[in-house]
Amino acid sequence: MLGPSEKRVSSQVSHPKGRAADHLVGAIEQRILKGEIKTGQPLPPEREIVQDYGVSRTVVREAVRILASKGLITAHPGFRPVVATPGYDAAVGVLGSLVTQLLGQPGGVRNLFELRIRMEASLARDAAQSATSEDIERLEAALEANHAAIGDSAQFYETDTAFHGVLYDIPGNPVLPTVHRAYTDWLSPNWLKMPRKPDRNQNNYEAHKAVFEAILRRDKDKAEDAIRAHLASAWKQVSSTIEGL
Amino acid sequence: MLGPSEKRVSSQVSHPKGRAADHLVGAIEQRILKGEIKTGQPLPPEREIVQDYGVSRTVVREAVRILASKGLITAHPGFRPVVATPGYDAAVGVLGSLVTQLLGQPGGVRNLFELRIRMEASLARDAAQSATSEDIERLEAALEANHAAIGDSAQFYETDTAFHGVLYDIPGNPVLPTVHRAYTDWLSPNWLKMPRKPDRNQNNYEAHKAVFEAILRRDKDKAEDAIRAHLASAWKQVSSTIEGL
DNA sequence: AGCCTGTTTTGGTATGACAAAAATGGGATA
DNA sequence: TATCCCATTTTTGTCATACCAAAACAGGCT
Repeated sequence: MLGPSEKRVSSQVSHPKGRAADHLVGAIEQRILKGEIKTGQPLPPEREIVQDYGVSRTVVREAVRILASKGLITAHPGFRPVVATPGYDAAVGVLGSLVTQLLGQPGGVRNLFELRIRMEASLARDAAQSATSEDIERLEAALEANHAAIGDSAQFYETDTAFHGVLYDIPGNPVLPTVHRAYTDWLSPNWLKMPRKPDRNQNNYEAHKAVFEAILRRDKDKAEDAIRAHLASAWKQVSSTIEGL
Repeated sequence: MLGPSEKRVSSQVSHPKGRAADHLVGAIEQRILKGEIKTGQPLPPEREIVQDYGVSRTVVREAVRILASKGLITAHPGFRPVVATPGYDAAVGVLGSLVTQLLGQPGGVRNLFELRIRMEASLARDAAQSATSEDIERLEAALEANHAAIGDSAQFYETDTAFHGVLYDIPGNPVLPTVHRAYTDWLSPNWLKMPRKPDRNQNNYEAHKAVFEAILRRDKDKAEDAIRAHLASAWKQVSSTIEGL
C-alpha cells in the first residue's frame, strides 16, 4: 500500500459548465482558424497547454484527439500533432465511419448513387457546353486507356474511374475531384463485389464512348442522357448482384 | 512525499502497434456497425469497457470522445454515451469545423456556392420534368409565403430558404434535404452579412417566381436558366458586399 | 401508488509514475 | 569545419489511483 496521506482540493473554477475538454477544443480551434498556429506547425507540448489553460493532461489529451478526429490536426503516434493542411480530401476522411453506417441502412447505397448520377449528369452537360479542346483531349486519352483495358478487369476499373474523374476535373472547382473520390471510395466496396467480365467492360466502354461523342458534338441533352443511361445500367448490374440494395 | 516503492511493469501486450485508443475505437465501431449495440442504446460503463478490453480508463475515455466526434455516438456531459441515430444530418455536424476552415481559405465560399448552383440547376430541371401536382402545390405555397414576406427581411430569408428547400424535397432522396441544410448552414454566415432591403427581396421573389413558372410549364431549360440566373445574381450581391470572395 | 431521500454507480477531472520513442546537444571523427 | 553517432533530455502514450458531482437506483415514507 502506498500512503494516501495528501488531500486534493482539485476543482477548476474557470469553466462553469460543459466539459473542460470541449472548451479546450474550442479554444484551440479558434487559434487554428485565426491562423495563430499556422498550417504544418506543431501544437505546443501537452504540458505547456496544461500550464496555459490550467487543466489536466487528461483533458489536453482528449482535446487533441478530438481535434485530430475532426480533421483539424494530424497526430501520428509519438509525434507532436501538427495543424493539418486544410484540404477538401480531409473532409472525406472525417466522414468515413458515419458514411459507412449510413450506407449500411436500407437504401443508403441507392441514395448516394442517385446523388452521383445527378452530379455526373450535370457534369456531362457542363462538359458538352464548355469543355476546352484540352479537356476534350484528356477525355479522349482517358477513353483510349479505358479501351485498352477491356481485357483486364482490374485495370478497367481504374481507367473507368479515371474517365469519370476527368468530368469532375473540367469545371475547375477543386471540390469536385474530392467529391469524385468520395463517391468512388464509398461505393467501391459494393462495386467490387460485382463480377466483372470483359463483355461487361466492353459495354461500359461503349457507354463511355457515347458520352464522349455527345460531348464532342456539344450536345448537352445527349451527353446527359448517355451518362444517365450508363449509370442506370451500372446500377442495375450492381443491385442485381447484391441483396441489400 | 509519497513512497515510490512499488514497481509497475505496465505493458499491455495485446496491441502490437498503433494507439490503443484507436484500436478501441475500431472495436467499438465494429460493434456499432454490426448492430451489437443498437441505436439509442447506451454504451457500457467506462469501467466495464476497461475490464473487457484490458485498457486504462484514460484510453476508454479517449475512444469514447473520438467516437462522439465521429458522430457514431452522442455524449451529453454526465450521461452515458448512447449510440446515435444514424441520420444524414449528423454528417453535417461532423464536418462542422473542417468546413469552417475550408471556407476560410481563398475561394472557399465561391467553390461551395458553385456546387450549390450546380445542384439547384439540376434540381430545377428535375422539378420541371417530374414534379407531381402535389409538388407544384407545395412550391406554389412556398412562393406565396415568400411573396408575403417581402416587407420583412428576416422572414423573407426564411421563406426564401424554404422555397429552395422544396426543390430539394421533390426527388425524394433523403440526402438532398440534408445537403440543402448543409449549404444554408455553411453559407448563411456570409449571406447574413449582406444588407437585405425590400427591393432586393422583390427581385429575389420575382426570380423565384420565374423558376416556378418554368417548372409549371415543364420547361427544363428555362427552369435551369432561371435558377442559375437567380443564384448568379445572388452571388453578385454577396460577393460585392464581402471582401474575401 | 407516488414522492422523497440516502446510497451506489458512473462520468469528469486531477495527479503522479514510468516506458518508449522522439528531439536535442555534444563530442568524436573524417 | 562539416558530419555522424551517441548520451541526455523531452515528450508522448499509457496506467493506476483518487476524488467530486451528478445520475441512477433502491427503499422508506406518505
